[in-house]
Parts: sequence; C-alpha cells; structure tokens
Amino acid sequence: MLEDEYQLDFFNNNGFVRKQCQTCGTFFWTRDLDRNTCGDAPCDPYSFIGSPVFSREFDISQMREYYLSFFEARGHTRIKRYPVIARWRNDIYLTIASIADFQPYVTSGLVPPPANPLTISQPCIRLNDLDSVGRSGRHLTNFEMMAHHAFNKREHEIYWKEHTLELCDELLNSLKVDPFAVTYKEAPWAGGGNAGPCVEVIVNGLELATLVFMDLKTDKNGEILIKGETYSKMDNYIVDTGYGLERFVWASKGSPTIYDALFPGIVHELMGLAGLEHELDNSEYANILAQNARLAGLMDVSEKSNLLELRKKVASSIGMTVEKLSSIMEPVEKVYAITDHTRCLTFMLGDGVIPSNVKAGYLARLVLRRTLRMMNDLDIRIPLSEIVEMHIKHMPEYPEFRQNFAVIQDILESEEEKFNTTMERGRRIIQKLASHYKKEGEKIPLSQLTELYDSHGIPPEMAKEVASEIGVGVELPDNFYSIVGELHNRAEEKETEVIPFADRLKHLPKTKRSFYDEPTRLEFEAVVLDVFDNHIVLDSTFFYAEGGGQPSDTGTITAGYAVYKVVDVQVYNGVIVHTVENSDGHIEISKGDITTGKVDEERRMALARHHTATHIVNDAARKVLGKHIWQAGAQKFEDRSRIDLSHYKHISPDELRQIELLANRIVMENTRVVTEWMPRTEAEQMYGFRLYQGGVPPGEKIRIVKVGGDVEACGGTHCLSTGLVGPIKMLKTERIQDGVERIEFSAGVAAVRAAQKMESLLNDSAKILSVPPEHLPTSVERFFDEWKDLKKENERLKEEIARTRVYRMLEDAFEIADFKVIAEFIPGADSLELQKTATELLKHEEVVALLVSDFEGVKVVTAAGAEAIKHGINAGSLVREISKVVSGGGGGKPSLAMGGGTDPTRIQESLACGIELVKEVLCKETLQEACKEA
RNA sequence: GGGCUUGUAGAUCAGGGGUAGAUCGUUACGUUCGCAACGUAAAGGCCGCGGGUUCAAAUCCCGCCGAGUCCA
Repeated sequence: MLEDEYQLDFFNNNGFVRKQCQTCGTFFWTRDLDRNTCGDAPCDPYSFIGSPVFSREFDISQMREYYLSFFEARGHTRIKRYPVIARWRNDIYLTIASIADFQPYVTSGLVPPPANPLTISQPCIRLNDLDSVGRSGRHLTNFEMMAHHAFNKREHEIYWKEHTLELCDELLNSLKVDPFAVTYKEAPWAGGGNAGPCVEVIVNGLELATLVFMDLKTDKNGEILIKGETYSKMDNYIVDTGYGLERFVWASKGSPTIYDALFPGIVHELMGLAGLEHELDNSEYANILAQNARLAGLMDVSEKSNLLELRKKVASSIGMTVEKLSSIMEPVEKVYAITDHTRCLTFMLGDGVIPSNVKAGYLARLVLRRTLRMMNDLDIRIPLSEIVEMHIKHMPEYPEFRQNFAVIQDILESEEEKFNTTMERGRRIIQKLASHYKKEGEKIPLSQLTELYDSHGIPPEMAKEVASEIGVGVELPDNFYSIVGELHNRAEEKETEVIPFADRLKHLPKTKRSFYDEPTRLEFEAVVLDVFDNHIVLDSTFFYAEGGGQPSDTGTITAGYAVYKVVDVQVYNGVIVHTVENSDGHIEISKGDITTGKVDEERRMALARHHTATHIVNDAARKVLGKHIWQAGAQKFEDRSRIDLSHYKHISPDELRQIELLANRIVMENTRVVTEWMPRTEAEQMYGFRLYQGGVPPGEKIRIVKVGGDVEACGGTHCLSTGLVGPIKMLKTERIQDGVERIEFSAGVAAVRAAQKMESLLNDSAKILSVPPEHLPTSVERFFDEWKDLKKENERLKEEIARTRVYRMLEDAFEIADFKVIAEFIPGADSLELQKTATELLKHEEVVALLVSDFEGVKVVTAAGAEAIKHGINAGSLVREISKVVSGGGGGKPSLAMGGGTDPTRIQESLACGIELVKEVLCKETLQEACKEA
C-alpha cells in the first residue's frame, strides 16, 4: 500500500522516524531511534505485565469515562451505545465493531451521522477466537470498542489522518505513557468492501488501538490494488478508530491476564467456588500466570498442538513438568473463560437475544452451553444467573440489564434445564451405544461420535468419559471442534434477487406512491409510462405493491373501453409494476395513455386491518410476555395474519387469551394511527431500534407508523384508527423454532367468520352427541372412556367366545394320523376373533386348525400345535396356500399365521385345499416313520 | 434457511409387516409390630395425527404435527 499515505506532518514534526521491523518487515514510526522491532507481539513480548504503562490504575467505567470525556472536550459528541445484536443490519447478527453502528447507510453517505465528529464506547461480540478465550490471557468474546469517528465529504472535511494521530498521541500522553514506548505500525486495512490506510498503536507489546482511514471502496475499474482487489477513492471518507477499553484497563494495571484486570472480584469468587486458590499475591503463582500470558501473547492457542507447545515453553521457563503446569492452568483457564462468557451472555440476553437453534440465538446458546460445560467440569454448582447477576452488579452503567434481570434469569433457568435434560439423554444414548460396542469388542468409531454431536448435541469429551466408565474406548481426534464456533457471526450472504425485465425498468422514474398521501382513496387516473407483456407501469399509483409481509392490492386498470384485472403488483427499485390478467396475449394500452385505476376495496381493507392488527398484537404480546418480545417475521392474508415473536417459552393458552383481550382493548380505545416520514437517524434516536420490527427499510427517510403503544418503521397500508380494525380473534400458536413463537389471528370480518367457524364446529360436534356445547368436554371424556372400556370388554368377550367355541371344535374335529384337524368357516368373524380362537386351540399340542371367515373379503388364520409342528406342519405355509385360493396372501410363524384374500366365493374351496395340504404333510410324515420303523 | 435424530404404558426405552413388550413407578395381596426390602398378582396403550401400499401396518411410503440437535 502507498507509502505516501503515512508521510504525515504529525510524525515528521514530532521527532518520529520511520523504520522497518527486523523481525516481520512491517514499517513503523517511533520516537526511539534505537528501536528495531515494531513493538507488536510476537516481534516484541508483553513487557507491561508487572509494570503498568499508565501512571494510575483504571477500572472499566473509569477508563470509559476518561476516554469519552477526553474526546468530548475535544469537540466530539458522545453517542449512546448500540445494542450488541445488530438489529439494524441484515448482513451480520452481532455488533462486531463501533463502525458497524453506522453501516451501511451512514458510511455510504446516504444518511447523515447522528453527530459529527462523535465518540462512543460500543460493546461488541466476536466469537471467532472462542477457543483462545481464557487460555491466551487476552482474548475476550465481549469487549467495548471505544472510538471516535469523523465522517468526511470532499466538500466538507471534519478531520483526517493528522488530527486523528494528534488526538491519539495526546490521549496516551495524558495517561503518562512513555512516549518512547509507543509505536505506530503501518497496516493497510481492507474488509467488507472497503479499505484504506491504517495505523496500529502499540505499547510494550500490546496493541491498544487501531486507527483506520477508510477512503476506498471495491471497484472493478479501480486503480488501487490491495490484496488482489481493485479499489477506488470514495467521495466520503471516514475516520474509523478502535480503542480497546479492556486493553487500556489491563495496561493500566499490568496484571498477568486481562481477566484479572477486568473482573478481579468475579474471578476470585469463581475460584473459590471451584475450590481453587487464586493467589496473585503468591509470587510463584503470579509468575506462572505472567509467564503464561507473555508467551501466549506470541502464539495462537486455539489449536491444541499450539497449546501444548505453549505449555512446554512455560513449563521449562519456570522449571515444572508439563503435566503439573497443565493441572494448574486448565481449571484457572476455565474460570477465566466462564467469567468472560457470562459477561458475553449478560450483554446478549440483556439486549434481547433469545437463545435458539438458529441465528443470533444459536450463538447465545453456543456460549451458554460452553459455559455450563466448563462449570460442570469445575464442579461449580450455582445457577448461571448468579454469575450473570455479579456482572450486572459490577456494571451500574448499564441499568437496562438490571431492569431486564427477571427475564434474563428466567431464560437462563430454562436453558440450564434444557441443557441438563439433553446431557442426561445423551448419557443414556452413549451408555447404550458403548455397551453395544463393548460386546463387539471395538472402539466407538468417529462416525458415531460425530453423529452423537450432530444429532444429539453430545460433546465428544462427554462421550469419551461415559464410554470409559463402561470400559470402551473412543476414536477422538484432536481437531474435532476446530470448525465449531468459527465465523458464526456472519449472516448468510443473501442471493442478489434477479429483477425481471431490469433493462426495461432501468430508464423509468420511481413510481409515485399516492396511497401514502391519500390512504382512503381507491380510484385514480394515471399516465402509462410503459407496457410490456402483461405488465403496466404508471407514473403514480394507488395500488399497494407487495412488501413488508403485506400482499399486493388487486383491482382493475381501464383505458378507453378495455378493462384489465390487476392480479399482482410488485416494486423493483422504486418502480411499481402492475401485472394484469391477459387471456388473448395483447394489451390495448400504450405509452402515454391516460388510464383509470380502481383498487379492490374489500381486499385492501381486509389487508389493512390485518396489518394494523399485527402491530397491535405485537404491542399486546410485548406487554403480556415482556420487553424481550421482537417480531421475527410476519405475513398478512385476507382472512388471517401471522406474526412470529422471539420468546423463550411456549405461549400458554392463558397468555394467548390475555394477549387477545389486550389487543381488543387497544382496538376499542380507538386511537388514531399516525404515520409520518422522518429522517432515519432522528427516528432511531427518538424511538430506538424497536422501529425495525419488520426489517430495516433502506433510505434516508423512513416511514414511522404509530399504533397504540407500538412504533415501527413500516411501509404498509393501515387503518386510520385502531377502532376500524374490528375484532381480533386469536386462532392458534405454533413453535417455529426454539425461541420463536408464531401467533395466528384474524381481524375484522375475518375474525367474525373465524368465530362463527369455531362456533359451528362446536355446535356440530355437540349435535352429534346430542348434548349442549357446554357439556362437550365432559361428554366427550365420558364417551372416550366408555369407548376404551367397550373395546376392552369386546376383546375379552372374543376370547370368551373363542374359548367356548374351542370345545365344540375339538369335538367336531376330524382326525388325520392321530392329529385333530379343524377346518371351519366362521361367518362374520374378524381376524382378531379368529386369532383368539386359534390361540386357544394352540394349547392342544396335537391340533391343526384352519379358520376362515368372510369378514372384509376373506380372513384366514391357521394354527399348529407343538406336536403338529414337530411333524412338519407349518401354519405359515398353510395360510399362504389357502389365501392364494381366495386371491390373497399371508404369512406368520409356524405355530400361528394370518392371511386373507378378496374372493369370498371360494372359501369352501380354500378350506378343502388346506385339508388336502395337511393330509399330504401328515401322511408323508407317518409314511416316513413307518419306513424308519421298518 | 439446510442437515441429521426422534415420537410405543405415568417415566425410561426395546420391538421394526403376522397374538404389543421390558424395567422403574402405581394399586392390591402376601411376608412384617411397623417400615424398607422381597414375593405374587393386577391395572395402565387411538404405537403422535391423516392419507397410501398390503389379505394384514406400531412396523413400509407420502403429508402434517410435536420434540431434540448440529450448522449457515
């Protein structure tokens, strides 16, 4: 990247020299003429551990306040933090940097920033280095990025590189950092379609800040080449700084690990619960941790092999065996990780992430279950919420977490319960599997372990443990987990929608959406701008185009005598395309015609009712269930509507009734539905991100819709007041995913229809039983019980009949070679009855029974007593032959077999056939015996 | 959004086209001064729901519903 970019007056006028690192070759700026390395790990080791780089210690809130007020005093406006769940973005789940707050619309220049320049301390979550957390001494899943940002335009520059570096240097000086210890490393930056020069600020081996000067964007025809991509200069260029709050605190304390610097109290508490002594006062112990942290700073410890390497180095430097060191470090590392993870969870849950098996919720569950597993390992037996509560107590600057604590606690409890049942179930599955492999004398193969993990969430470590209890080995490679938990914070790249007839639409102006100005007008005149196939584009329209979960309007477009039925309306880049029914393939409307449009009123009103009702239900659900409720999707229809809500439990029937009641109250209050267009930033500041319930609309101005207590950015058509929605009737709830509940309901006329339908279901059912509807539950229960009793009674009677029938049959039986053969046609008997009879006959060893009935075609049951079987009689083959005669088939065991066919006219014939077969077998048998005897 | 697993007695699960089972729990009886333990017996099943294939489906196929889990 261009060397010139870093030739700054700031460096040249303040005694800096540019040098190249002897170790890594990177260029850097320093005041220390003797320095030969860039200052960053691994070229320089951590030297701040044990010797803090600031003149005094800071805790987190002191440091944050120091930073923000420092920049406030220098012309920056302090901005409130954004949530850690990136609700205003649909490309990432979690806020990963302060600049993420302003993407995409502020950074692209479309929307003005909330202030300029501004300063913020933005909590961020990154799960990329999950495995290093706790081990490396410096990794965190959750950190605050302190930042100051300036959004420059060519015509209006706030400040750029010089002032940014001045501010940074001044900040460090004010903290009394040794000026000779600071290096500014040149590190071109690129990511997310943007790029620019960047300076990393390093003190004593620790990177404290990154100063990014974002002024390039990817451009196929760009002239600047970075890492194989071409870029061009942007008109707006942005100062994007990131100062690691936690690292500043660490540097101010110089403790062995960042965790000890940030949460000494919680670490101490957890150590105690795990039965560990955390003696930072003990110099030998502190030395182990310090050595470990220093060396860990030089390597990536997420890989197991690297971790072992680290252990070896630390062990040899302090003269200890690797085993001993590991046994000391592993529990300590777990305590650190638990401390970190629980703070991460505090932010996630506090900001409204609901644990789930999908999306951001999955990431929350991932962190949560890792934490629970480690707590299990350490035998820390307190509820997760207690640790989270400790964090909340240590963060009075986030009062929202305290407010939400009841819900957080509830979520954590149910998650813990889920985890425990999953683990218990898992344990049983492994036990079963292990005993199977024990019999085979084999190890449990890898394929089984991956399936256990994949399908049942059983961690391989646990499988190993349980299997070894049973005495079976497992095939478990080191890198089992390496894929898991990596890069999960990127949402799936949405396939760019292919816009049909894009070329045709490119030259057309955006269609005026008149339905926003006059929401009640349904008839209008408009000029035709283009016609192709069966699509019509007008200069303005009152037809609502599908969007925001609301289907399009329908109606007619008339030009002259030709009337066309509008069946679909879509919007492409602001151009609204009406699709009309077109039977003869020709549309007699052409460019420039003046047409009359007429929107189907009944459909429009039904959809508007359901749309407004959706906002009302959302509002009511939030009031009944809690503030964590967010819309996770919605779809409106003419006859019903559904809304998906983030919620960590099932919505109970009682809760649903409460929501229904409250929703109808909001309707009856009959307040005005207010819609207005507002600048995005202003709206966000005023209402927060709750606005984006139905997704994030693009553009500088957004349409705000207020319904009752609900305020959303929404482009749909609405009733003018809540009263016009009419009754709202809940239809059902459904669980879409873990953590997402769907409510279906109807509004207005559709609600009345739904109630009527329910009513007729009730009445029809009641009529069948000849009881009034209010007696249905008791009557149905009684009938069901009686039905069960009768079924049992019936079965018993059949057995009874069978038993008595058997006596007669045995008497009537004819004999073949000392065997009693029974061949009978029993009219009307079902196969169960035949079976019971046959089973009864079976008790006599020398019996062969052929029973046939004409129930539903033909049923055949054959039975052979023990003695008969010995002599070659097989009920299965008998039944097969007999059934063939009546055009069917059958089978079973040698003692008892069932079959049947479709041709009742040949029943007698089939019986005769059966008798012949029996004769054949038994006679042959006796002949053979005769032979033997002879 | 995708993949995989799964639904049988109150609980945990076997069975995997041909008479629905085991263990625990429940109830009764026996043994006991009583309890636990033990012994004997019994009760308890729309085999998730709806279609299909078949003489026959808990079992095979399709759809739906529910539960679990891994990933994007």
